Formats: sequence, structure tokens, C-alpha cells
Amino acid sequence: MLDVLNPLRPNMTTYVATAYRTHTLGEIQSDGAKLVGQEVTVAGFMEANRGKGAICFVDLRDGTGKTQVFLKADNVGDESLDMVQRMTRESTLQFIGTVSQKRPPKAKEGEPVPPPAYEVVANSVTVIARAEAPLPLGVTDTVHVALDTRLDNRFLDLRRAHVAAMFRLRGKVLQYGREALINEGFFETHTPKIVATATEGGTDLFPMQYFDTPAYLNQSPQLFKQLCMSGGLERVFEVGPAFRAEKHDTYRHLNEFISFDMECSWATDGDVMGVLERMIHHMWDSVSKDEESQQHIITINQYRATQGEEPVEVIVPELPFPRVSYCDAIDIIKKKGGKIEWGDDIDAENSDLLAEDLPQFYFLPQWPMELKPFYIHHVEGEIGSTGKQLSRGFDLNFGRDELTSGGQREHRMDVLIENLKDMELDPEEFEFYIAGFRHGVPPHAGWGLGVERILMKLTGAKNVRETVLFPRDRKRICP
RNA sequence: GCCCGCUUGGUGUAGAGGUUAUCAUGCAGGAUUGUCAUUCCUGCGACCCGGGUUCAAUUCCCGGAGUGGGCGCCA
Repeated sequence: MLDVLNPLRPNMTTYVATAYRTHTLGEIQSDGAKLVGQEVTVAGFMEANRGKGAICFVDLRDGTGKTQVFLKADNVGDESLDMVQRMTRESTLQFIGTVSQKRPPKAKEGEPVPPPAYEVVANSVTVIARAEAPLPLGVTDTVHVALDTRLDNRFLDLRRAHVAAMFRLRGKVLQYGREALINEGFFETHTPKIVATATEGGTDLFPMQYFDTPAYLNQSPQLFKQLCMSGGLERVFEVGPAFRAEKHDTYRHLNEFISFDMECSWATDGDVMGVLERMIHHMWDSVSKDEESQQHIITINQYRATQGEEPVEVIVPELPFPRVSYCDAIDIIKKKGGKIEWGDDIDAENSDLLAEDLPQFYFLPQWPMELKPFYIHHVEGEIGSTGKQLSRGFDLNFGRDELTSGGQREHRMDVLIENLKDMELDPEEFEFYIAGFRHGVPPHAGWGLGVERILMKLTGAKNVRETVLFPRDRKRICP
């Protein structure tokens, strides 16, 4: 019969598996006072063992925390004690024992007495899996490990506290993003990742075989979420993978990344910029208030301290974010001595100049039409200093890095077809998309946010690969 | 695709045309210890591959592979 709820803890409202452990190690620490004297079964990875004589201490770690297990030959027998003393680090062990308060460490005079801590005095031990030695990377060692070594052995890298904290935070950030959009009347949906045509042109796609038909992995949900607008769904969002076959090799690019996309009918670029900044504000605000999220930040900072790095700070951004139009950005860059002309894209060097005064979030609205994709909307008469047409397309940057690109979309079919021709794309190849406009589409706007990039900004990661479990880049497809 | 670095024990590093290749971490053994960033002692373990220069190359040169950074492009 299934234990629907753990009988030992009737106040728990979530299912607790009890086949391999009756208590988590986190519970031993948090509920230790109540558990003293009680027999428990605990399990986890052996972080370290100390003691070669008739006693031995094991630092045991599971997903919830750490607890020391105390072994005496009198309790577990000579054979078991010897086995544990010879056990390799990171082996998976299970102990049955009694919870007791640890003997307090010898506090020096004048120093505060530490709060009571709890341990498990073992009566028996079971080896679930012995870890092979040596480890390809040290889980608790403070020696620096190269990213490539870490990614080759990601399963072990994930056992490191600050790495696990990163991925738990990633889950939190996605949760907060969803909350923010759902609260504004959006609902989550999904679009296909296998497509028949080059969706936006330009970007290189990964070709694949779809039965007898050539196909591609989709670079973006863009055109499909617009079709949702044609369908009257009005407010949708999607969190899903996007694939780009570009041979880039930088700290901020991946060939598979997660795009947080939204699309909104009866809205302008300004409207969806508001949705975006409120969502990001909610993410940062929630992380700063949520106890677990704060603990993850602390864990990351503890590691950073061992590497001589500055701690990351979660600074909740003020609303509204600064808005620096493309035209103003060009002026600012020129004043700072950057080489740029109206109509140029803002390259990395010039982004650094902008970031000098804008180190955090800021919008770059109203790009020239010719720098934005064919589906971006423009209003006749909105022109730049050189008389060229502006668009309703915007970027969201954090310092030098682009996090989001978005805009109001072109809903007028005739203009859309003209735009395609202007950008030397063949309207016939976009027939599946244009068909969605034949019967009318509400004016709409939206954006796509790079999840990994925003996580870099939150956690201080210097490389986007750190924020992905198993990153896919130019050279890495395994594991 | 272009430009610039790097490649030394399991991990991360120092370093030199020649003798025993540094340090940290790790691992093994020992001493001490209800330990807790333990401490102490002893030991183990490495110069990416191919070619060239040289009496001698892990070190210099060329090529390859791998890897890191920058750029373009983008999220």
C-alpha cells in the first residue's frame, strides 16, 4: 500500500517517501530538538569521514542539508566501522541510528556558545553505492575547477553546493516569471520545435529529417505565437527551447537555449515593455524576499568568497526601467568617442560605453526599421535624425548584454509583404505565416527573453554555460 | 569564420634548454583527537600528440588536436 502522507509527520501536506529514509538530513537539523532519542533512517552522500580508531565521524549530505553521523565500534561492530573508515568520498550510504545533540565544540572564553546541533549516532550502516576513486573533480574542495572539466562531469559538479544553488534558483526565477505573467492574464502555451521553413530568415537553422521531408529545429516561437494572436488567444506565453546553428563561441551564446516568450493582442511596444519590467521586478523582488532563494544566494556567495570573488547582490530594480531610444543611444556613444553612425547596430564595444552610465536594466526602444526583422511594426512619420523610418522594436539590456528583444508586430498584411520584399525575403516561403493575416489580426506586441542570460545577471555567472545543466555549444553535444 | 592565449600528478597551478619538476587540494599509511577549516609525520601521483633544431627538448621552432578569451551575429 502506498503511503500517501508520511505517518511520522501528520502535519506534512506533501508526499514523503519513506522507503529509504524516514527523515531528511535537513529535518534532523531543523527538528533535532524534537527528534532526540528517536530512531531514524537517513541516507546521502558521504562528504568526508574522520577518525581512524574505535570511533568515526561521517559528514553525510542529501538534497536538504548535512548531518554528522557518529559511529562507535561498540554500536556498529568492528567490521562496519572499518568499512566506513575505508569508504571513498561521495559514496552513497544509509544509516539507522538515534538522533542526539552533538557535544558542543570547545568554545574559547568570551566567545558565544554556538546553537545546539544534532547528529545521528549510528547503530547500523548500509552501503548503497561505493564511489569510485579518485573523483574527477572534488565536490567539497576549494580548488578551482575549469568549466570544461565541470561540464564533462556535470553529475558530480551538481553535487557542489553553489552549483546546486544555481539550478534551484533557476527554477525559482522561472516560477516567478510565470507568476507575474499569469497575474497579468497570460496563459502558458507551446509551439512546435520542428518546422518546415526558415522561420525568420537570416539565422542558420539545424536541418533535420522529418520522415521523407527536410525540416528544421525552430529558432524562435515568434511566428507561431503571432498566429495565436490571429486566433484570438490574446495573451500567451511560452517557456521553451530555441535552436540556432550559429558558430558563435562566447560567454553569452548557446546553440540551444530557453526562450521566455510572450505575445499580447491590442497592445503596443510600450505596453509589453511594461509587462516585461514588471515581470523582472517580480523575479528580483521575490528572490530578495524568499528565504530559500536568499539561502541560494548566500551559498553562491560563500563559494565566491573562496575564489576571491565579490559577492553578488540582488538589487531590486526600480520601476520604470530607464528608456534610452536608439537615437539617444547613438548620441551618447558619439559623445563618449565611440565609432558609430546612425543606422549601425550597437556592437559590443559601444555597448560597453552605454553600460558605463547604465550598469543595470534599461530599454533601447525605437530602432531603425532596417535593423529589425520584417515582422516589426512601424508608424509612418516616426523617423530618425537622418530621416529614416523608425520601428516599434526594442531591446532590453543589462549593462552591456542584451537580454530581450521585442516590439510591436506588423498586423497589416500588405505592409508585412512589402517588408518581406524590402528585406529580400520571398513572401511565398512565409505563406503559412501570411495566411494567418488574411482574415485579420489584432494589433499586437511581444518579446522573447533569454532565460540563461537573465540568470547570469542574477547569479553573477560569468559564462552562460554555468546556468544550463547540459549546455549545447559549438563544441559540446555530450553529455 | 577571424584574432589572441593556454595545454605540467585525479583536480587546480609554479617553473627551468641539462641534475631529485613547485605548491595547494586529493589519495594511501601512521600518530593524536567526540572530531567538526583538526593538527602532525611518512609516502603516492604529472610535463597533450607528431615532426624539427640541439650533445641534450617537458622547455625553443613548425604542424595537429584539445581548450580558454575577444569579435562578428544574436537571446
